[in-house]
Amino acid sequence: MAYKSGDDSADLLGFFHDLVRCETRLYNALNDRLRERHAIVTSQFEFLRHLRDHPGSRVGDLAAGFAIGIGATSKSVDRLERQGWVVRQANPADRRSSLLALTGDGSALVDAAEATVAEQLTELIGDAFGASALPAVAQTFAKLRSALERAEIGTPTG
Amino acid sequence: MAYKSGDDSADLLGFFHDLVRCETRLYNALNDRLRERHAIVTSQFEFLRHLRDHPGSRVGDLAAGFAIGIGATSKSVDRLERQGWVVRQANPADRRSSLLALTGDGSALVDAAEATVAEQLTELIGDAFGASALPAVAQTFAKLRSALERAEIGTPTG
DNA sequence: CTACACTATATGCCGTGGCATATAAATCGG
DNA sequence: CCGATTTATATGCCACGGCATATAGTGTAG
Repeated sequence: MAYKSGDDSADLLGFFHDLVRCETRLYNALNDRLRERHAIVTSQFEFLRHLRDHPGSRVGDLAAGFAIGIGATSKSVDRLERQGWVVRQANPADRRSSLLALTGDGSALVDAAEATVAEQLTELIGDAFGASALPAVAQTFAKLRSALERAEIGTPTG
Repeated sequence: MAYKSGDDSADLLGFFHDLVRCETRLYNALNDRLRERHAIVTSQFEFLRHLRDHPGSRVGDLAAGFAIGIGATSKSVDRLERQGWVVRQANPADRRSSLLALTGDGSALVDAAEATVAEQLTELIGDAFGASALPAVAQTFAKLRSALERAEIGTPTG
């Protein structure tokens, strides 16, 4: 394994701390604005976006994609369905599961919310991540995400 | 404001998504190992570490540092105190608040847990973040964190 | 010194996620 | 086709955070 000399582990501790703090504040800020403008929270936006971009996903697909439990995902889908943004459609290939789809309202909502999120992320991190830094940082995280998913690291029990 | 041309906002959406997914999986994985080895979770480790490194912090200092609500922080400190890792000491300068301190047990725990976290972070992100990439990425997040804190972005109500 | 605003924290209610379990459906062995 | 196993999801209980409110203590104007 690479990079175990020196105080790299101290660097990692500090980096992880900064990472979590940034994520917390960004997520909180997005929650506030999404709630105020669209009456949803960020996790709901993420679900709706996933369903728009991956039509026919099942509950388990969402859970795997977001690394959260299936139970929690099922309940979250219940709430989206109760709001009329998502429907569970019968799955002809497997009656244990349903195929999830956006309603018209859900579709409109996710597009509007996406504009809000894009706008705010630009405000919040556009300046700290220069045009030069973003591609490199983004690529690093894309790579890390792939590695974590491939190894199923941090996948909840159920 | 910089960087609003092209599809940078799409990049930001994708980057944010990768960021949140990485944070989720790393946090879950740390939770699992900390629970198994030290009977704590990551948020507790973070509190204990903060108290070790900033002795005499008050509940509000913790809340501000972690961008979570004061009520939640107070309850979390209750739990740490119930476990015998933290004590609330009378604050001679202001009797509304207490000065928080680690007990001997808490001190030993945080040191042991820190070794576990450092070890696992090295395993999990040491390879995806090359020795060359880590400093740049870490610095970018440190800068972003400072900016978010300075502007009090994503600070919960209370 | 007192009334009033302000601050720091604690507490209560609610929403949400984790995890264990329940249930239904698919799959597999024979 | 039948029972056993596995899979996909739903449900129940618990822990925890957000937010509103309550409470205690501080500061300040007069």
